[in-house]
Amino acid sequence: MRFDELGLAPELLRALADQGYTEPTPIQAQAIPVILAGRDLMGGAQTGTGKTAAFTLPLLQRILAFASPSPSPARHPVRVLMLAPTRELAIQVYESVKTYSRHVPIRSCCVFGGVDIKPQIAEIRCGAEVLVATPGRLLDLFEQKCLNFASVQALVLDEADRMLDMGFVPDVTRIINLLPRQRQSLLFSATFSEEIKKLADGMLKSPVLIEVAKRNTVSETITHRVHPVAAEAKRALLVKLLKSADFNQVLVFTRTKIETNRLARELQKAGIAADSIHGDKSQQERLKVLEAFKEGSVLVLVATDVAARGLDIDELPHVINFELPRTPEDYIHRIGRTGRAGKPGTAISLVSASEVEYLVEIEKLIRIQVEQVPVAGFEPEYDYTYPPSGKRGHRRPLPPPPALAPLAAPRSERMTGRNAQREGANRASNGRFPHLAADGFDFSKPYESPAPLVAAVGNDADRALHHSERPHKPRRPVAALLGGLGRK
DNA sequence: AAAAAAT
Repeated sequence: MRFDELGLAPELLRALADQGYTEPTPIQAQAIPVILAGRDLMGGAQTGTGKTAAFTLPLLQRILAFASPSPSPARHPVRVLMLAPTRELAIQVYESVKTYSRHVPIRSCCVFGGVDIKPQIAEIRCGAEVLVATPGRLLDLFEQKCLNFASVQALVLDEADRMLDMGFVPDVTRIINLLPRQRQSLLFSATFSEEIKKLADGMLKSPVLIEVAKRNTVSETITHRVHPVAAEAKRALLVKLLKSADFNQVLVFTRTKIETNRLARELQKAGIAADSIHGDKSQQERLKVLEAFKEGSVLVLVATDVAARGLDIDELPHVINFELPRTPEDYIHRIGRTGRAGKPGTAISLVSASEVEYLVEIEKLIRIQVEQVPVAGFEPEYDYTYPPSGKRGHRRPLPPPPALAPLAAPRSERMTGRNAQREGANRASNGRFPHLAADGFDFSKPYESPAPLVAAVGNDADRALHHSERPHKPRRPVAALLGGLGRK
């Protein structure tokens, strides 16, 4: 399959050729014809598979059919709106739009918070067919009457499951309700929880579902590894790992902004070229640090989940989870920063006893049992393996030192002693995930997160049921918001 | 119980 078989305009093919691209990735080959045909689309694909170009190219082509050569702003109304969950991601999408539109008379513009709004107002006044934005600033500009959505023909939600989760839903819903009902809607993400899928269905008209690789899977070029370690020993272990020859450029994730700062400082003290990025830093600082990391003057970037999604860092070999993320989906996004475009990558997680439950959820979601490798001198006091009872998050104190050896031994060896007990369970899960099968997990069905991101979606009967199950908990007002979500 | 996104 080649790009020139997809019916794209010569000018777009030329822009692709400028980048050295001749063959579409699977998501591009499947999504481009669907988008050209004007259909709604839900696109699930692993990170690093060319999602951005998959929607940018055909949307540019659709605008092209009506493009105006006139310089008047009135003749360049917003036709395509692209929303992203972080400012850096919006910039990245915008750069892609710029790249592919270089040979066509289409204007584009990018707006996001954290920077002076005036230049953005000036730019919008000049007119742009493609507008890339983060939700807050877009609404700000709308309230200042700088924007008119009347001519929007297509909406793209990049990282759609994030755009539709609790924190974003109010803003995104407001924006959607400002757009013309008659429009094309495209949703893209590497992960779609069942809850988000339901919510998304409400805003799509007979959508085409494209799942290139299976939903909620990770790149096969990534090697996963867990180092069990006591929480107090994590920093020392991280320093040791980073100082070992195996590492050069590394992205390290923590769970809080404060820990991000503290850890970066500690690494600097240890003589490691580290810096941190999180949402409390100024936008200028965020971009500067990211740039330093991309060009290589910063070798270790310590980040919150602000950097978990979409960021395309060239040939990043390693991601380390200093702390596991709260939701298993975020693990997929975090480690998706490595192993991009078929290149190899390693994803290492430092897991303490309190995080074992997160690990179990992650292993279920990605359907991989991650190898656990204790590091000499950092062996934890607890055994992190799953006990025969199958009870999650169980931890038991290990016998004194001599018994540390079995913990360090390969997992398979430890398993053998329990084989008899687990035979039945093993068969149920093809023998691949004995501890999960023992827990009653069905591998023939898609995984459903036990903690709904959205409290209640669906018809009144569903809601009533949900309500009666948990009379003690007040329902969140999400249902009210959903009522207005682009229902036709 | 956290991070992101407007000021």
